[in-house]
Amino acid sequence: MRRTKEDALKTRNTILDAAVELFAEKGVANTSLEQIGKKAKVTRGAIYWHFQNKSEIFDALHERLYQPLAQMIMQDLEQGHHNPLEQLENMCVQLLLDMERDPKKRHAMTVFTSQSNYSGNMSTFRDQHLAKKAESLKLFSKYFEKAKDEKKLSDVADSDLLAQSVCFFMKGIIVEHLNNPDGFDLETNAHKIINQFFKQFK
Amino acid sequence: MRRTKEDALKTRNTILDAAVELFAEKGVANTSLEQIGKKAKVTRGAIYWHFQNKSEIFDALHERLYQPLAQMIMQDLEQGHHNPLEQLENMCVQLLLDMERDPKKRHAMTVFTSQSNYSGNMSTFRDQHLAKKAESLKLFSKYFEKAKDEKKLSDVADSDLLAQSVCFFMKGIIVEHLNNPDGFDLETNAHKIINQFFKQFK
DNA sequence: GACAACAAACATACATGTATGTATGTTTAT
DNA sequence: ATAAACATACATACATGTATGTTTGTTGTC
Repeated sequence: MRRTKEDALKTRNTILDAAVELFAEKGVANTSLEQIGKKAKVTRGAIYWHFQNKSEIFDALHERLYQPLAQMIMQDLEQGHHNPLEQLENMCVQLLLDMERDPKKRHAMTVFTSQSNYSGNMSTFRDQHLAKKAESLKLFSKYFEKAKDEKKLSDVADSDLLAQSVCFFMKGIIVEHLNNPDGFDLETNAHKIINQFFKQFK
Repeated sequence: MRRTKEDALKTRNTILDAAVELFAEKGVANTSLEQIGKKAKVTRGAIYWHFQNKSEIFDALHERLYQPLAQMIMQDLEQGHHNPLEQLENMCVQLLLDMERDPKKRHAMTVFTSQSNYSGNMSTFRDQHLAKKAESLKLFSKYFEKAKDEKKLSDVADSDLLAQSVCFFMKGIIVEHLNNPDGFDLETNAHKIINQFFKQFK
């Protein structure tokens, strides 16, 4: 049964792909390893070879989601822009559309924005994942700091509160959209609603 | 073991109180009826007397949360206000502070804003609960319609998009706060951040 | 008012299915 | 020959739903 390292990695990713879909659909607690195995066309034995338990699958999926996301924002920040608030506005639209267009991202976002998935054995990851999110919040603050530097925002504005505000809004859109995709079409409305939101900073 | 109707109702509410706390803490799927019974100081037999199954507890808790909430908004709408947008702003602050100050509401909100609780046997309630939320959204639109009537908002503004915007923001605040109460203090910041958000409509 | 019957409101016992983790077996790349 | 990468078998715990037992408020009858 020994496979090449390449094939083993494929199996590992197939398991993760199956898991994220089932986790999004059924919740982590209501998804059994048997179900994941069936969807991935492997047995539980194979899952246990690759992952210690469901928790480790959960954490691997989180890593897969947030690593590229944080990187994307950091790279954006490294590029100069004559108006950092417009830059942030565009980034927000981009984040929404990326998620909308990539089912894996969408499923992962569904899993990790759902508080009750952080229960039972998953609760050990709560603080760790929160800390990663706090890092993203700091990245958003940087856009506001840069806007102050370029005189596009008043010096007395509270960058942290504004960054927090952006996070809340983004979170609200994402959570609501994922809960009810038919209720609000992101492809057609993302730009409009983000643009409306950013009016408060002008 | 027969009790007075009054006492039986007390038992029923004690069960619901215990359930909402455990659901918020552990998620619905990870909370057993045994745990609820222990917390309520009754046995599973008593729970089964009052409720058919966990689903029925779930739905009863939802009713307990949303009924008074919808009523509160409707009553606010019935009161005239010289500026309906300010009225809505105040309502948003009020909703946040009410939730912050009432642990039962907070727990219930935690349960019902967490998508993955709508899995397994609870998934049958998804559409029904979504429909109730859509009603709230319509109530928010009414504030914007009234603002147009009173010339406090441009006639060409899209009331539904703006109402949606408010819902997203409120949802984002609630979800984020419930996930991480230490990350953002609602008592001190609710008014500030809602006020900042409403600047976009002025 | 006393008492018996009934059933509501519980508590306890029983039966069953499911999910997990671990042990063991099999295949095959190196 | 060895061990990685699986598949299968075994052992156990837990949660649910149902059946049955117990307590006691209410009502009707005398």
